[in-house]
Amino acid sequence: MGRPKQFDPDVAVGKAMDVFWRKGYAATTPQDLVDELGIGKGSLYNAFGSKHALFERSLERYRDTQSAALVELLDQPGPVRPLLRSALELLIETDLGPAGRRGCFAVNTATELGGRDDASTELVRRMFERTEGAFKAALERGRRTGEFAPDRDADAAASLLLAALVGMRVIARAQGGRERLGRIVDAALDAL
Amino acid sequence: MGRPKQFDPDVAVGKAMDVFWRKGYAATTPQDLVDELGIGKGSLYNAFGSKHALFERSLERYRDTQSAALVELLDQPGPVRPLLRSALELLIETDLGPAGRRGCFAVNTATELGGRDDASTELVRRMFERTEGAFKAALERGRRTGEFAPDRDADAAASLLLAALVGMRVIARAQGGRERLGRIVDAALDAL
DNA sequence: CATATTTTGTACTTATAGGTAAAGAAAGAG
DNA sequence: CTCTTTCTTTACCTATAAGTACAAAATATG
Repeated sequence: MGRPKQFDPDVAVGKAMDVFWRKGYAATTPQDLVDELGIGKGSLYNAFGSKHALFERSLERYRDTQSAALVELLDQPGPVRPLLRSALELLIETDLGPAGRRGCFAVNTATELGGRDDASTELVRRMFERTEGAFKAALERGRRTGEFAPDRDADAAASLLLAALVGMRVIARAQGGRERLGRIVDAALDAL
Repeated sequence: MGRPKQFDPDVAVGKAMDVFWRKGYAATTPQDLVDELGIGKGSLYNAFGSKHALFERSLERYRDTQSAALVELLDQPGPVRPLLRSALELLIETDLGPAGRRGCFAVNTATELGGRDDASTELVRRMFERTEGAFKAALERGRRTGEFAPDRDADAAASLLLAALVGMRVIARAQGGRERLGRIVDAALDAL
């Protein structure tokens, strides 16, 4: 009971995620959020408590959508190499696409708050581990089907893929061109 | 003529670099700078003009010291593979060492200001290009001496090394363990 | 329909960001 | 030893960050 909300909190979190993703935590002001979410400041704080709490929810949303989508893509059946290629190429298109070079929200958060905000750092650490785990599972699958040499260390290769992925997205944010990003994908796949 | 400065601006820029490196641009306040540099606010603004100008000088200092040191290391003569290994392992030790997990100042800046601050973005872009160029030169040298297969694409491998390097430092900031970072180095060198 | 409950809008509030102004101190030039 | 120039200190300034308080509005229940 009581007065119902005039807005959908889930939608609002999605919009907040966009702002934090583009501008980062410190550079995002309550006014930015009010403008972007289209609700009053009172509603904002009543619904989410604090800027930091809303940031955490935004990061969780990112994990549950963007990041999870990548992991799901990698978990698909079929030949592994084209799967890996399309996953990485999708990121290139996303980073160079109309949404602009905002990079990866998790990566941005790692470099802004890593070691300085425990909740965020932990969330990002887990996301990285999960991505690496998905790479490892895909590689082991490919090894069983004979796609990759059986003597290669899947752990090391998965860590390299994670690093390459993370690096790519930083480089995209620093105006790295499509050729350079494409070369990274090619070389990373060649390394397997 | 005129009253001489009570502090060494070069030393001050070095201290400013440390603060910006740890906290990022937006989260660093004039008060932080005053505290860290040990000079008055008047002197600060008299000497450097603005927070942003001091930030740019800090970034240039980073490029001229830290980043240049890496490039120089790679340009040393002798077998290439151990050179690459020690360069990457040095970064691991730095990131896990007493200075703490502050990552790479250039990478942090790319993800905080990339596409939103032209001067910084451009500076970082150039640093990445320069690092990639140093990798490429090393790889070509190694190819000539027979250390690497002559058919491998040095451009692609250099881009991968850059991405791996950048990724490593982000992962370090997100509490990535030494084993994970070591695996990245191993796999990256195996890929050559 | 009176009431308890939740949301909303508006108006505060405190602290700080980012910087400026002005007066006094420390040099070298003449 | 005064004058000019540059630096330092202290005080000040305006705008905004991040949030709180409170009255009015909208429901769901009894």
